[in-house]
Amino acid sequence: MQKPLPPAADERRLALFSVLAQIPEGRVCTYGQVAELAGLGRAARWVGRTLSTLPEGTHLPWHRVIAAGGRISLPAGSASGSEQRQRLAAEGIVLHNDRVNLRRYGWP
DNA sequence: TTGGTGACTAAAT
DNA sequence: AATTTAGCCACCA
Repeated sequence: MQKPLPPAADERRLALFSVLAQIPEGRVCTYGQVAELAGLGRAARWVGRTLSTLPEGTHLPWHRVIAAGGRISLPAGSASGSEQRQRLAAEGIVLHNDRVNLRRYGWP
């Protein structure tokens, strides 16, 4: 007997990547928003966990995904955290007290 | 199967 | 504003 059903993890990842690729440069999106746009419901945690498994050389704009309220989940001291802040700044996103103004940079 | 965990979120204190 | 509580989804020992 074959397995009942292969894990749909790849499809979910593809859905996530699809949404991720749609985030325009200079804009940001929250984990929860990305999850919902990808049709994953309230899988905000899963989104974060999935992004953590991305290869280093990925071309996906993972840095445009931040936490609710414009907060940045990654520690400022970590390699990924500083890289994220650097990339956001490079796109013209100004951080105020380590936070992003979602009214201004939020997407959609 | 169960319990612990994480780049989460919203509401309550 | 900061901390706690509870809910959420998927992964792993």
